[in-house]
Amino acid sequence: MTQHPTGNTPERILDHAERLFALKGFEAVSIREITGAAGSNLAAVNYHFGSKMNLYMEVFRDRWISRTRRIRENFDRLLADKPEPAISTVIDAMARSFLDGPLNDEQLRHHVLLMQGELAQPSTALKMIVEEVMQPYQQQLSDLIRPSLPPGISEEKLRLCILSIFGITLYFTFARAAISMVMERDYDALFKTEVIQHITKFSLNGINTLTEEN
Amino acid sequence: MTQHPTGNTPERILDHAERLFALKGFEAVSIREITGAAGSNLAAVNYHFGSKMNLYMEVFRDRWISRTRRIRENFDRLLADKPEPAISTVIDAMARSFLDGPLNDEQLRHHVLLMQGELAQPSTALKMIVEEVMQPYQQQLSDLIRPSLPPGISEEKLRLCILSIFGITLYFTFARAAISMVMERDYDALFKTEVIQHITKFSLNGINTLTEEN
DNA sequence: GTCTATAGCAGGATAGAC
DNA sequence: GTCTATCCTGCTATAGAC
Repeated sequence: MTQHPTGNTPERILDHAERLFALKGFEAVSIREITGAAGSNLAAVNYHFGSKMNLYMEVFRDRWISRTRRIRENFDRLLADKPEPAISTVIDAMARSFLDGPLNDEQLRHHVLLMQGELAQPSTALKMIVEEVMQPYQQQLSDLIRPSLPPGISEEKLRLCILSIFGITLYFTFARAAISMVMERDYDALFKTEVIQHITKFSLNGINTLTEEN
Repeated sequence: MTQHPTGNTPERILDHAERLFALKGFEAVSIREITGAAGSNLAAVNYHFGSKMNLYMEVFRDRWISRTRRIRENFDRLLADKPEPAISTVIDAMARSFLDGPLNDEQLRHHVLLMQGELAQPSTALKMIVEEVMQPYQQQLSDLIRPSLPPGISEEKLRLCILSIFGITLYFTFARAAISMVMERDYDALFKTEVIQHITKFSLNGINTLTEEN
């Protein structure tokens, strides 16, 4: 028996499937690689999940969605005692809950890579991501920010700003290797804190576009 | 003979390889699919390019790099008669040369998807992308913007801003399907012009972070 | 629930005729 | 330079013993 210390077989398979799908993409990962890493038998994926594609979907359903839930809860907690928060407070909570929130470095990286993979090459999981995560969160952010804006700002313009903040955040996470090369420094803890500060300030100014125009 | 109207065999293979690698990723595309689309024989890829991986690299060397050259030339032309352009002029030229420049919609989409794929899952091509494109362009942008900044702004902070503009631009191109769903509208020509305007304004404000601080 | 064994197929690559 | 035919490897998925 090659039982590993933590978790039963399906859990261990999900762990390694999440990591490998994130780092290499769906097609580039084989069932052999996943079960090998999980220390389980080759047939385990098909027994427990039915197919490779079902396993991939289960990674999103079971792991990815619950991670976003933890991030959202952290976000809500940061704004819990502020009924009408300033825009800067909202952006700060957004960035902090995501980049410096409940997920550790590796989890965040895998989380973003999985999402980014779906955004670039959509499969069945995209619908889930958009409907269960992106749309509700967009709506919440829009509702939080709008009271601080002058009247008449179009919903579309506000949403483009919110999407942009996600875009930057994603980019600084999934393009880590290239950014490290361009910046000519390691993507270490210190750099990460600088990136977080940058994203917050840059985005806050960016969203102020809305209050300036007209 | 299944000779197609335009180009000889290697050219046609490069055409379809670029499109398919961009849309589906390296691993998800088979040589059979590429040669089938190009109307050439299965053995043609290995005869003309040696291997699938060499073909992928050649897509970057022959197509991707030359597309970036056209974008850079367009960028330079937009700033040709301005020896010390304002920051807003630089950003505008950046966004315009990229999003509304020499590449048509489909070319731009494939261009960005190829790049984004390498950034997320680096292969041998990343080094080429960073050294031949990202680093020189970063340097040029930094040199163009710096004269308009108060003294003492760190090179690092400026570079983070420039990277962020790329990040947003990439995001709005590669995540097209998801953005279309979140915005609840088609990603048509009208929407694209709105996105370009948004990116320009958002980024300009974002980069003004640098002049405000301290 | 876990294992071995294998079916059945698709993939990259190559040899050799033309 | 293009074609067919084929090799061989690796893949997903499943059947069936334990």
